[in-house]
Amino acid sequence: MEQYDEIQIPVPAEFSFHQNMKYLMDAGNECMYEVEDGHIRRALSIPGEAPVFIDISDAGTDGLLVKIWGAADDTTIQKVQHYVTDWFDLETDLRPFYAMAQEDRYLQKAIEQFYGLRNMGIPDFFEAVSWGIIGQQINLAFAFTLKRRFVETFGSSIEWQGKRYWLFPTPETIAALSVEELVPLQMTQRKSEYLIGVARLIVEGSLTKEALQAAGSFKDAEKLLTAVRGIGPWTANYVLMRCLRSPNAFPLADVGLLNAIKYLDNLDEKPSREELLRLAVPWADWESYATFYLWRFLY
DNA sequence: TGCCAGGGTCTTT
DNA sequence: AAAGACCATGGC
Repeated sequence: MEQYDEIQIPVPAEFSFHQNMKYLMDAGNECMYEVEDGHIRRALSIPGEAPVFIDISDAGTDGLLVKIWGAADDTTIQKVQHYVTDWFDLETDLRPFYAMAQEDRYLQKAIEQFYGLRNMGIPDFFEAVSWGIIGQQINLAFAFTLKRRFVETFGSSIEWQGKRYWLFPTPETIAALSVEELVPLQMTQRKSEYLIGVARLIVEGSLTKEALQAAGSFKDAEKLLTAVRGIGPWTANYVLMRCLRSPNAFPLADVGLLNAIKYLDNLDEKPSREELLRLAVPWADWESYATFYLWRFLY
C-alpha cells in the first residue's frame, strides 16, 4: 500500500481548514473517520469497486491535499474528488449568508467565531438517514455509541498502517436483518424497525437520493421523506440539510438549535416553535447554514 | 438521581 | 389540526 495518488482540490475564499477539522474533531466518538495532527483519514466506499483510503490535509492557498490509496483508475480519483467536494460543501457561495448573518443578532457572533466553517455533510444517503434515525430522542454521546456498534457489527472495514477504518453498513445488509439482531445493540424496538424499513425501501429503489434531487420543490422532497415510517419532520430536514444540501432545510424541533438560542438569549426556557420561526425570518433560504453554525456554540 | 436527550407514531379529541 | 400517551435507554 505504498503507492498512492494525489490531488489538490481548490477551496473558496470563505473556507477555513481549521474550522472544518475542528468540527470533525468535536464529534466525540465518531467511527467513520479519524482526525490526527492536521490529517483527516477515512475509508471510502466506491460503488462497484474496492474501497479506497484517503488522507486529507491543508494545502493552504492550493486548497485541500488529498492522498488516495487503492484507486483503480482516474474515474475512481474523480469520484473521490467529487465526494470530498460534497463532504466539505465546497461549491456553496457563502457570501450571501455572511452578508445576511452580519446583521443578525444570533448569527453575528457565530460567523465571527467560526468563519470559514462549511456545512460538513453526509454524502451517503443511507448513512445520512440512518444517522438521523439513530440520533432521535437520545443524547449525542449515546448516539455516537449506537452508531459505532451499528457500524462495527454490520459494516466492513479496511486496514491501513495497522489501523482499522470502517465503511458504513450497506442497505442490503441491514435490509436482510431482523429486529432481534439490532435490539442487542441497545437500539430500541422502534429504531430497529425504522432502520430495517428504510434499508428495504432503499434496496427496492423506492427511496433514493436521486428521487429527492428530482423532486419539484423542497416541500415535495420533505413529503417524500416524511411518508416513510420512522422519518418525521426533524429527520427529514436533517437529511435534506446534511445530504441533499437544501439551503432552506430547517430542523425546527432540534433540541440543539433550541438550546443554542436559549444560550444566546440567556433564556430560562427553550424558545417555542413560534418564537423560533419569528427570529429565523431573516435566515430565509439559509436556515440550513444558520442551524449548522449555531450548533457549534454547544460544543 | 431524576431529568433530559440532534423525535416519531399512534390514538384520541 | 392539535394534544396526549407511549416508546424506552444512557449520559450527566
